[in-house]
Amino acid sequence: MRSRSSVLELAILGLLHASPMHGYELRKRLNALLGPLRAFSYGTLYPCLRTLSAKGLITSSSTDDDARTLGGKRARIVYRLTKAGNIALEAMLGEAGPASWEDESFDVRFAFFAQTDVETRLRVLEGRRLRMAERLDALRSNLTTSRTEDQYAAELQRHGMDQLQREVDWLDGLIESERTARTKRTRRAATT
Amino acid sequence: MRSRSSVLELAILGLLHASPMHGYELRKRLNALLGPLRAFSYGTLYPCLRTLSAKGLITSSSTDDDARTLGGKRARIVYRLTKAGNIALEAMLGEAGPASWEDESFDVRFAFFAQTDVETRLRVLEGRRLRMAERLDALRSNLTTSRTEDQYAAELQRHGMDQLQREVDWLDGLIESERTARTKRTRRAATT
DNA sequence: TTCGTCATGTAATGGGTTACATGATTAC
DNA sequence: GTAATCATGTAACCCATTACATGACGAA
Repeated sequence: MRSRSSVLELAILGLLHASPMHGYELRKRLNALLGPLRAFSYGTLYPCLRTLSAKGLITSSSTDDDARTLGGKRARIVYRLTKAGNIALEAMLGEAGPASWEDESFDVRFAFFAQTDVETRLRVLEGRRLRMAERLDALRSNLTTSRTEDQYAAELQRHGMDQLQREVDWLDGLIESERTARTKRTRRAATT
Repeated sequence: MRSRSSVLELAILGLLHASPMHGYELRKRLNALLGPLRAFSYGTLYPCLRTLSAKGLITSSSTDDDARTLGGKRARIVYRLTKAGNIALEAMLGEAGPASWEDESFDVRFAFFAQTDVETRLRVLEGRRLRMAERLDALRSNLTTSRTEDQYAAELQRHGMDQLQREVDWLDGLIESERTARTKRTRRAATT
């Protein structure tokens, strides 16, 4: 019984934290949240829901009985977070993992930032910023050393660097605003 | 004997077109070309090289015999494009496939633009532009309709739209310069 | 009544990684 | 001599997709 986690589990737990839902709805929200890229299909979602159930992080209940009588549509399976699920979610949002994991889960973690504290947010943002800056440096040195004679290949890398730079700038902005929010909170606490 | 293709095959053929290479070198160039994301490991590369050999698109030859005597390093397996490989490469660079394929192979195709003609380049660029613009619209409407109460989720989408807009602008610039290049060529042909 | 969307799933496949195994060559 | 990098591979696994199968509900 290996970890089996991945981004999807985190995303599901995060969405179910807001409100209980059935699979179909879950998928729509998921794909709205993550954009057309990174869209998940049912073949991924439903099995994942079952493993989450098996882990005891969520419970499933059919609406067959109750909602049907009062004009409910059809038997749907509604999933809700358990206490264990809530704990697991909090842990996943906060914990630091290997760079690869933090990278691919960044957007999901960011989307659920509202459920975390400033310290956590800053850790995640700064970690991301660091990795993006590293990549940018790697690209830069690569570009200068290997005199790419090919115009198009060079242009591709230039554009990649541009996009990366944007990302870094964006992160810088976010980090700063989080920091000011934190100091404000600290000051308020001090004067109280 | 299904297609078995994927981006990697295209990238390998494109790199081998420039010059014959052995696997290790190939991987380095590949990862330099595509950046730290989309990096391939040996577990992917070597099997792929074998299937390409089996398809007859490349040939492998050990440097054991010849290069060794004249101070060569060690037995390396050098791959080169066959005539069939060259044809296949040209076809892959030119042909239009399903949107998903064109999307994930875009950067590789772009990197090898120098090996194609203006018409092909314009087709690829315009196709990409269209799909990116579609996504942008989807995001935009999503943002306006679903009054996202969550600040962070909204910010994430805003940033995604920003990056997409950059991409579209970039493509617009490229398309225009390709177009002017084409008309110039046409004019020159007309006046000759 | 038919068509689109809601709703839940399974089986086969695919494309890729990680970890492992091996050994030669180069630089210190 | 020993560490890093060059160089080639294999086996196990993982995440996710595609295509398929099924069926109810609402609107045209």
